[in-house]
Amino acid sequence: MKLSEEKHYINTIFYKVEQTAKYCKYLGNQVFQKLNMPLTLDEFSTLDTIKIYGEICQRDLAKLILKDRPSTGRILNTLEERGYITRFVDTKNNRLVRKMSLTAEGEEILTKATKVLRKYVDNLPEFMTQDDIKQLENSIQKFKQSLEKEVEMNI
Amino acid sequence: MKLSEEKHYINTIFYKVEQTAKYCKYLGNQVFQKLNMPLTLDEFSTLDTIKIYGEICQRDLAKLILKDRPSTGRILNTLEERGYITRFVDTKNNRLVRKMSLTAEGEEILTKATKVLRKYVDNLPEFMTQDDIKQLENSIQKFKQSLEKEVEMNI
DNA sequence: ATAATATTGTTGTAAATGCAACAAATTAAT
DNA sequence: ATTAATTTGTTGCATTTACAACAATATTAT
Repeated sequence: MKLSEEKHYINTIFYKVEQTAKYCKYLGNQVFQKLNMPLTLDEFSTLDTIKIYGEICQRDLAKLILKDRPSTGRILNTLEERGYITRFVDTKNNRLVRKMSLTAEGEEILTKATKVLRKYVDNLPEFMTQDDIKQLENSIQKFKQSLEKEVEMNI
Repeated sequence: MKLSEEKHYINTIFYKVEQTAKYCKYLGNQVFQKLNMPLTLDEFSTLDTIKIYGEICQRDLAKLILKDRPSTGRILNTLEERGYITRFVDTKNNRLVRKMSLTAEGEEILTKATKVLRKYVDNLPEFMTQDDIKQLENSIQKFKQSLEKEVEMNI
């Protein structure tokens, strides 16, 4: 890469990652709308993450779903209001924390949404080969770990 | 990758790209604050993009800086108020469009900001090898092109 | 010729995000 | 023992973002 190109933001890897992430986010939201999903993408990924990790505190969940603590609390409020999760107080390292777990309705809607989504994804035209995806995952993992040393995530 | 892992959002490549992009964005803003930059990251990348592409219309600029048209217009308003750009009406495909160009002050602040930033980047500890970066760029390029076929960017 | 469609930019508004401040409780420091 | 610092979650607010609607103009369709 020539120096003259290198020095412009638009040619940096930072720009390319952010651009690709925007595509991911827009595509995800568009698909959720097109499929008339009963959940938003954020709600889906939150339920899905709770499903994997079981009972974790809100802050740990926030780190996983890539939101800050206020946003996470608000998402959980709406999921709780709609009866998809229940919240309760527990302790972690001798500290009071709020944890949550999926209700039967939460499990049900998550399963339903997952099925609809899977059907859509399976019918997409050829996307990338498994090798290409693996390669991208390795590269981006390395990059992310480099960033982690420098960035302060205040969550 | 096992099917049981594959089906959770947090294990998808979409999640990993979005996570890495957040790191990029936070790190960028943190560095700009730490260095007491005279511009925000958004303002810098806007000026930098105008510098490369010269006189382009707002919509084309919007696509480049990854903002929608209203956001782009507002960023340009503040840059114009501060005297870093001038705006004028021109035509593109027989249509009236607003284009912009850097003023002397705009050139100056961009050069100054670029220098400060370059000095910081050059003094960072070893980040990734050029080969690793090249590999990541290739992988993410392929991924982005796949997404482009599916996503509708309403800019 | 008239109507429908498309492009560009602006305005307005609802939603999401970022962030500082706070409360409550625990741990560490002096 | 008292103070200081830390962790977790909430509240409030300013900023940013997303998106629909509009105005102005040009192109296309009928």
